[in-house]
Amino acid sequence: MNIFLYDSLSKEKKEFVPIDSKKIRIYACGPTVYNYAHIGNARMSVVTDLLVNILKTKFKKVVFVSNITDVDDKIIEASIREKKPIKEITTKYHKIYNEDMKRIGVKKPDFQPKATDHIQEMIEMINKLLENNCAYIEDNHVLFDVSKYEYYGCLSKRTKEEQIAGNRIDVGEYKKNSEDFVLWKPSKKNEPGWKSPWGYGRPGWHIECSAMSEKCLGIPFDIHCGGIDLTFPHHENEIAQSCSAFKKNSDPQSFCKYWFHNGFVTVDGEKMSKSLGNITLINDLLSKYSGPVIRLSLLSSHYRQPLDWSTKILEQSKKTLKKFENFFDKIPSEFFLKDSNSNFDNEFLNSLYDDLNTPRALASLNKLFDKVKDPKKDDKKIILSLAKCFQLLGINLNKNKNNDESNFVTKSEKKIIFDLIQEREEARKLKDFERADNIRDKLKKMNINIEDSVEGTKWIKNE
RNA sequence: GGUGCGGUGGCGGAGAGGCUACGCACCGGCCUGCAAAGCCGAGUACACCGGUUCGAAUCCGGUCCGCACCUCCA
Repeated sequence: MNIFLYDSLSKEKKEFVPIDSKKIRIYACGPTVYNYAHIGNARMSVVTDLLVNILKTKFKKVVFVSNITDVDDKIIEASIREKKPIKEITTKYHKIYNEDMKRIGVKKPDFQPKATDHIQEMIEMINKLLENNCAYIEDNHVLFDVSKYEYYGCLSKRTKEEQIAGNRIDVGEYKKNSEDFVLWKPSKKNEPGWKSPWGYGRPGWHIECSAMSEKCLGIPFDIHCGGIDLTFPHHENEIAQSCSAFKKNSDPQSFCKYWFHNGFVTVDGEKMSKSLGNITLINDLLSKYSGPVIRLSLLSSHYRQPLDWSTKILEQSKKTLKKFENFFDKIPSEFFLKDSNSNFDNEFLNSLYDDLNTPRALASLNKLFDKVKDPKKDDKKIILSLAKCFQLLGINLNKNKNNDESNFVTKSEKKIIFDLIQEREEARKLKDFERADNIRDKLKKMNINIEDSVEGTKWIKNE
């Protein structure tokens, strides 16, 4: 089985052929750390995390790099707004980002370079671009001269004429062409800045990814990931910079081989935006839903499709996951310790190898579950395989042995619940069902649902 | 205006010329003191109009509708 990926540069699904099968190299544009991560950031992280997992089933070594943008106009704004130093803002949100991602099962990248740690590399790259006559200095800015790169527009499939026609922003007076973009710009005294051959200033947005991907991975590397909205201008400009710095007019493949873009998350069919006030933060979501539920929701549609986020999706994922969790809860943990050399289900893996078709992969797991749910059958192999498949998706099913929901309840509440359940047990023994049902109603009013099972009465707090 | 993606059953969501996708919800049954859970089973679909074909949700032409990017954005 080979892995196929949709490459947004060539606009076709292609077999993934690594540059060096001993070491796969992936880069993803990470977050700008000036606020809590939202569900769109999470989709990118979850999808690339899954891509890495999938590649690891086939290749021994996969190096994944995802940057942190910690110098940016938005951060400066946040610093003024929150009246806190820049460093404090970026450190805070960087930390929160990693914590939130961890909770939805995203592993930390092998390298998580920060832009501010790579200013020197950026300056060097800008120097090379100036040497190659692909950039110019104007009014204390260094700008990339788009007309010097013949492949410009190859990713977003735009001709220069189209861009000019569609250009809605005012052309900066210092620009030769409206589509030229900033590599280095001057900083005011109160803004973050670094010494450079072009004066005190800071980098433009795009240069950091070109500098850090080359530094951490070397070029060309295998896969470049990011949200679909980054294709233009960010990724287009990355290609232009990297392919002009290395050698003038290098083709896009000399930077990276495959471009992997995930679709947008919308809310009620509309894009999340500050003006609409519909930004859903992971941090808020995590107080209501578990990490695996959020993760499963994000994987319930194909990564390239737009995903319309809603409580319905979360509720559905919650139920789906519960079905599997209930099943695995009944299996003693020793069961998993003995036979750890289980295999992936073929249909499951094939679906994921086919451009990360998670809905089809999930369907195959349901089929697998049908085979295994009859407790009379001894399908140890399939059960182990099922657990392993979920693990590949980043969802752990066989570890939550203790009542997860109890975390949402205080100790004194637990005591009350416990006592009421005891009381109800006694009533049931005496066949006083009216009293038993009254107690159940009472618990329900406390938002506690109970279930009578062979092992006794279980309770769950509703969110 | 340019570029790209899409419209599938009540909802979510794959598939891509003939074969049940799948899940959630709903309905019927089993189980249960009753619930819940679990199990078994049934139903409902491919935006519209033409065309190609023995056969189209899938291919071709057209129409309508939605979304995104072209400005910071995952």
